[in-house]
Amino acid sequence: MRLSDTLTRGPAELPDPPGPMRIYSCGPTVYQRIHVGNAVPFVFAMWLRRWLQRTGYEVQLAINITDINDKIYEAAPGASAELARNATEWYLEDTSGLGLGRPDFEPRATETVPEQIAMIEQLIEAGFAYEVDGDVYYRVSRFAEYGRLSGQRPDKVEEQEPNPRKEDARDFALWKANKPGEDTWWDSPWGHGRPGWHIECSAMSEKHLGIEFEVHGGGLDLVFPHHENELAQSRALGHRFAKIWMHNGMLRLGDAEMHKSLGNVVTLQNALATWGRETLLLFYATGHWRKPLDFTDETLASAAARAEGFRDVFRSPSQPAPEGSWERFAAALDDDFNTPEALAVAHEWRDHALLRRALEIFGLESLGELPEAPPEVVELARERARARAERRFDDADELRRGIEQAGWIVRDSDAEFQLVPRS
RNA sequence: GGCGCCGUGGCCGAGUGGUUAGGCAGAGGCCUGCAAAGCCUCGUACAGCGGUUCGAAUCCGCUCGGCGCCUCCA
Repeated sequence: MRLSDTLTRGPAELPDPPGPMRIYSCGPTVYQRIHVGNAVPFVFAMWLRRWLQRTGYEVQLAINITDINDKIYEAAPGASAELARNATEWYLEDTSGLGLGRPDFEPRATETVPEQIAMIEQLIEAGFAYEVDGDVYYRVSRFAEYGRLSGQRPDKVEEQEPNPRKEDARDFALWKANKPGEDTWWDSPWGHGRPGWHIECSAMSEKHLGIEFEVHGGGLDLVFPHHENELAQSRALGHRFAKIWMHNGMLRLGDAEMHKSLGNVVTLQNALATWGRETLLLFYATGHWRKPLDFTDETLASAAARAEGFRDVFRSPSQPAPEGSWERFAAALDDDFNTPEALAVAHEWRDHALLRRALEIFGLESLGELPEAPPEVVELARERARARAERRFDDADELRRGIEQAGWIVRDSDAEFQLVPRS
């Protein structure tokens, strides 16, 4: 199997035969309900885990929860800890609603502060960081490879708000001294304060996966500065860190990228309630993970129709698929996890067992679990069958209307009838 | 200004040198009391202009258009 790698800007071959596969994916900052775009890296990480496990890898997946951040202070002055706790619960609820299970590790920044402090101390000792008035900054000029991941040229990176305490405008904060109004802080060798955003991820990933692991993922918008800085922190300490970097394309709402700061946001909770998890998951699989994807009524309606199409396969008799069908499906996923291609293959199948096996990868085997109509609806359908047999078609049509009012559609076949929920 | 991505039929979306992608929507047909589902048939697309090649959606160049990042953002 191979995956596109941001660092080398090309395909990276995964070890063959399969071995350990440690994956770290950047999770949300918890200060409000996550939106459908935030869910993309979660969904792809969970799918990738299933596929890798299926093909024999020993997967360990960590998705962090960033519960220390400026955003949280800003969103809940004086009650940031409470907001972070609540928003963590929302995140767990909403992502569980996707029905894909949980990652192996879900570290929180607040639970990893000692590890972060230890890492910062090591960076200072090694000359890669310096303290100024309770802040600690990373010394970018010391790290020759800075900019390699993102392709940014350090000399071209412009600072937005000049910070006179930094030696160099490119330096970034590892530790921030407590400021008035910030109601959560930790003790450190540099006084009260809290860790910077980037060090959290270096510490959390290495705590659970080790100083060297296979895959690091997240949204494309994290390449710079977040991941560039993580890489700089960890490699400065001689850690190999992630071997492959996966960055998913951004979800777009209408013609604008979905952004909390733009307010054009559909929460995951909302999308799940409106479309259901099966349609939403199928929507995510519509496009290749590296490319942008448009969240529109049209694309979601199309996904809903595809879901119904798969259900119809399970409502019809199973027919064996041609030799090599699974191999074609597997080849698509092995080639940079190409879900649109894999789904195209699966759409050709009428083989229940095979299709269910494929849908399991996406957590969509539930499409094969067809609901049974309540007895009173079945009774109406039986009456209608009798009416039809006696050629009382007006009565039959009347009964069909009754069945539809109860939320079901009746389909006739040679000997039997079939009841399908109205969607 | 710097770094990078993308432009495929009505819509979504695979496909990186030569052979049918697939889905959604649509048209016609078979089937049906009428439907639904299913099945069959139908679209000959690749932003534009050059170039390389026996041959290009696929490689190269330019142009046009859209988009992301550049220390808040998955």
